[in-house]
Amino acid sequence: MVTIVDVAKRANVSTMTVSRVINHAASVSDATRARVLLAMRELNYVPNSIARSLVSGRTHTIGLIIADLTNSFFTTLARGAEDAAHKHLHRLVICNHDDDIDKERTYIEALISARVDGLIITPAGNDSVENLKIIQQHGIPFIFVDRIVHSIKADHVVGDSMSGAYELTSHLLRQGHSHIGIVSGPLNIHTASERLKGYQAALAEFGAEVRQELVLYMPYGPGADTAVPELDQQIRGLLSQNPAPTAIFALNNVIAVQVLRSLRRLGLAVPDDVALACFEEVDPYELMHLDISTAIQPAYAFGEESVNILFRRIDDPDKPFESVVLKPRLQLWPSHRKG
Amino acid sequence: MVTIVDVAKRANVSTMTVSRVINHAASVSDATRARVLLAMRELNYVPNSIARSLVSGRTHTIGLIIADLTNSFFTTLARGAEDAAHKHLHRLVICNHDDDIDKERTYIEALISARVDGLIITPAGNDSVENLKIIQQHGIPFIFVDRIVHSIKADHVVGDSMSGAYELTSHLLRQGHSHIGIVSGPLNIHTASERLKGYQAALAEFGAEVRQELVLYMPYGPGADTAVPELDQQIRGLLSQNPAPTAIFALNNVIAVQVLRSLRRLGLAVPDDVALACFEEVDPYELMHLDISTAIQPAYAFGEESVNILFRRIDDPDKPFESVVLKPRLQLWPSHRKG
DNA sequence: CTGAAAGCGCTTACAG
DNA sequence: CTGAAAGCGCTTACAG
Repeated sequence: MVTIVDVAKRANVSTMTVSRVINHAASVSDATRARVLLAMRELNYVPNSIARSLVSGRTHTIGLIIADLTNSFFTTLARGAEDAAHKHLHRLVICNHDDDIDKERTYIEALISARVDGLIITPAGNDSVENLKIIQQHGIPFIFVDRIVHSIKADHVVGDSMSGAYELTSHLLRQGHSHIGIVSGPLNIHTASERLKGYQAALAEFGAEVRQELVLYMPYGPGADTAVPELDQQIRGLLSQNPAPTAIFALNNVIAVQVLRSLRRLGLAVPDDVALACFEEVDPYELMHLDISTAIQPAYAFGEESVNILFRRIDDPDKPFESVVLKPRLQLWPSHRKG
Repeated sequence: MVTIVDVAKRANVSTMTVSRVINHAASVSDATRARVLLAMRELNYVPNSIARSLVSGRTHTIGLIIADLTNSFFTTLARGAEDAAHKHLHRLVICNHDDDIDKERTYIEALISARVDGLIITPAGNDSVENLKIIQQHGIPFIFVDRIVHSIKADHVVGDSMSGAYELTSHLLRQGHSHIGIVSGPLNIHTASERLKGYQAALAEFGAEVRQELVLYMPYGPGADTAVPELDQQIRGLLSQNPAPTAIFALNNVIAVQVLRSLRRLGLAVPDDVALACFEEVDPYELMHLDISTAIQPAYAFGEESVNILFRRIDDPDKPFESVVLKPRLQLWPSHRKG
């Protein structure tokens, strides 16, 4: 590999001068600069950012730890973060923990080891506390996105899960569904517990009964694979309660797809046999005229905003924490149908 | 930050011994190892991988340059690559060039500068040659995924675009559509030209006329945004040819969505007014009973295989090039409908 | 405007 | 089994 020494020799200057040219320092004469630039081009020199980082202490890299790289909510979020990081001339390293605390820890340590300038994280759950403390101990600026962990104070960009769930549930109730099943995720995940609260609040508000037997839980993370095969049975059980629910609220897009598939296997049509509502966008629904009410979150803005706030934090480590709560856009069946 | 020197002092050994413990070298007595491990834990030491990379010359990082981080084909591919890289104890840095040659170049230089151990790339197009040569000049092992550039020889994992397009077109012809429009991408992109060839081959085989006026081109990359508004007009023009096409073949999932939206704005139903076929998966179609014939590529395997081949290349730089061609799975309407 | 010296935090030989 | 020396490719002070 060509190094700064090779360039310096060819241009007949010190490595210091080459370094100045690379870093666009003002104090280099035009003639010298031209000679150095020529040498760089002739040798096809690309600065070694590893060496630069070691001495400067900055890597121009941001770590992004999300739950799942195949979930469109997170990839759109990642895209927003990527674009924003690019504007700040930083690179993004994306990792996904699959809601697995151990995997999360591995990635956090890898990113600390890589000396990222900052970290954006969707924590795997409330048990992430110990992992998050490691980040704090190393003094690395970080921000929560999508999910928070209450016992750790930090900047965060989250959705308004509670009110979104409240609105979706209210909508179903107004449609005449007085018994609504819910397929939730683990309650130690912030968004799951908030959405369950929103669901319960709406039921209470409408004077509808909150029935524990209408609440199903789907595990995320390591145990999730085994849960899917059991889902048909659970959904069947849910729908055979007395009185039976006529609608189901799926906590997010992944769960919604699982529920849809299950209903299909059970020979039930949406929304004729069972109405469905869910959080987060399942991409081409608007095209499909499928009658599902959804609370669509501005995923791109989640990523973009987090990066911007993170850079403000890096610039000023002692400023008060920022809390951004982004409202979901509601798409309520049958209103979206007329389009 | 805690360094190896701090650990060495606390454990009363040399930095060399600490290094040996970190790297699981055999030749350390159990007592010494225990003392070092204790010191590391007490000080919350995380090795600085920047420094390690500078001296070892390896970063344990693979660069993945894809077209678009929000296209499900590429994110699934990225997920396959991520999982495979993880098994090899490597990290993945994902970048997207948005089919923009300049952006591609920026990222290639950034990854060379970061001294990645290898590179997986979906080239932006045939004009990527100069960018790819930079990679070669620096002796960085790389592999093409999804698209190749003919003038550069390298390992590659691609789909069988030609035969997939041939099959989709043949299917439409067998359904009685003797005039089929096609919405293609730029022909300097490998997959686009291959798919167009497959379409033409099928028409020729069936004795159908290849009509240039039934071929539409949508730009990718920097010019793409302006093309979408014009699409309605172009589609309208396409469908008013004489004789008019009764089916449209969209070159990929992104184009398919644009075409669907356009048809909808024009008040045309799929497949009653116009039949539609496309390449690559538009996620929840199987759920929607939407009658689109698709050639679904094994995106996860694209990513997984590329990483595996790349590591073989890193281990043995002089072995002959590997060429993996993955067949798409055909989902032909109305056959998928009975499910 | 330019350069010599020191050092970032590790590992690679080389000794013993 | 353990360590002293040198160096990876840069940049940060400090001089002039």
